[in-house]
Amino acid sequence: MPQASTTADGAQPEPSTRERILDIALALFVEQGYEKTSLRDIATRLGTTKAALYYHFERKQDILLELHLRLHALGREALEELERLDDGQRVDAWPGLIDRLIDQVIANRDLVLLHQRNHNAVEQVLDDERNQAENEDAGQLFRRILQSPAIPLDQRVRMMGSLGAVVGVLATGEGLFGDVPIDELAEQLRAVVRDMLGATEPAPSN
Amino acid sequence: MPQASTTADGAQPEPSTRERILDIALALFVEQGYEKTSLRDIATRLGTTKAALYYHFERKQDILLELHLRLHALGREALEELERLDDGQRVDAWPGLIDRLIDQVIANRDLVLLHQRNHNAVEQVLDDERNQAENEDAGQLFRRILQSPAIPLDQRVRMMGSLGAVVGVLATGEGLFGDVPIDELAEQLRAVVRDMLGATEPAPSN
DNA sequence: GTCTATATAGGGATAGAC
DNA sequence: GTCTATCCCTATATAGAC
Repeated sequence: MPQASTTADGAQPEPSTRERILDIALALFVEQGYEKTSLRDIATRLGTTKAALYYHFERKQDILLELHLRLHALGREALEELERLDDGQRVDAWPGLIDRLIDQVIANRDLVLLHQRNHNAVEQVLDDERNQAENEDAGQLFRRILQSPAIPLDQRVRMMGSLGAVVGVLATGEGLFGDVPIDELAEQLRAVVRDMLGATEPAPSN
Repeated sequence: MPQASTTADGAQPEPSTRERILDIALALFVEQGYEKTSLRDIATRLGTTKAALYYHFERKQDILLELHLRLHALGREALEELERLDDGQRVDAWPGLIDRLIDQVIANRDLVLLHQRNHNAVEQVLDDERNQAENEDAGQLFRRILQSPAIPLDQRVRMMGSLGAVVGVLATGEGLFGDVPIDELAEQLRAVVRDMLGATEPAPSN
């Protein structure tokens, strides 16, 4: 979705150099970590040199930032939708959101892994950006919503717990379910999440 | 447990320099990341110099490794207990293990955060060790158990999902529940996990 | 057990030719 | 848009005095 890589006639154009850099960087950042990945590593795999990268990105940070923003974009509509509701409705909307999240995590597992395996690096880059422009990150927005004391603790734990379960099964548990067709895995996971979220009566309206 | 830091009369001896290094390193590794933390950072906070650290640890890696081994030790008895059972019994034993896990994560949140925020660094250090001695890591052992095709997929997903929920709520969701007494949070979490794990009939014996 | 001084390597980043 | 060459810095790690 961030990459409109189809032309009008549906043919696959070769990806721009910039795009190839991002692909390679994503793979390396996930498997080696951001800090351990040098620009030389990326350049070599691209078949070019360090200096060439600087035409496309001013700093190494910017590569990580752009990748993070793609994850950010994925959660954005969901968070905005959530923000328009008030607390009671947020609880009710949650199961639907998790349901969509499952598909998104499956389709973008690498971006999720990038985020959780390079938590500190991402955080540091975001801090740098925030010092210049006071933009709000998706993570902060998300936390603010889940922190709300207006939502019963029981529900908050279930909301965060369901999120942990989804990420745990689909991202962290990589290889654990490698033999299972992804659709079947998703189906099982949805059942588990339903049990987590539906096991209490609907939130009282008062 | 690696640290027998109580004397016969119960008084608190001052922690050894080695122990202080580990404490400081743990804090820094969690908050800045392993790679971004230089030996100078650790030495400064300790009030000494870089070179002094090399008396206590041969390499920077070894500090991370020792911290990781403490997490390793925590899960060890549980894993060994699990290994002695056969597949059907493993499913039945799971709820009890998760219950103990909740207490352990609470008591050692920093070690858990160290592990998940420095996933790649830990993995690389372990690989180095494995190339010399062919010892099996707790993580590998754990995966091998959860991968078993003899356990129904439904159960495997619930097992991994419960683990993700616990870690998600107690570690990742740091700050989210900062206002909540930890005992109350644990109680709520146990309820959620019960709903996840108990929502199916016991596994059939054939 | 801790220090100063140093060896050595590799990183990110820039200048300027092509 | 990509190259070569280079600058500069910081990191780990070691040597050897105290």
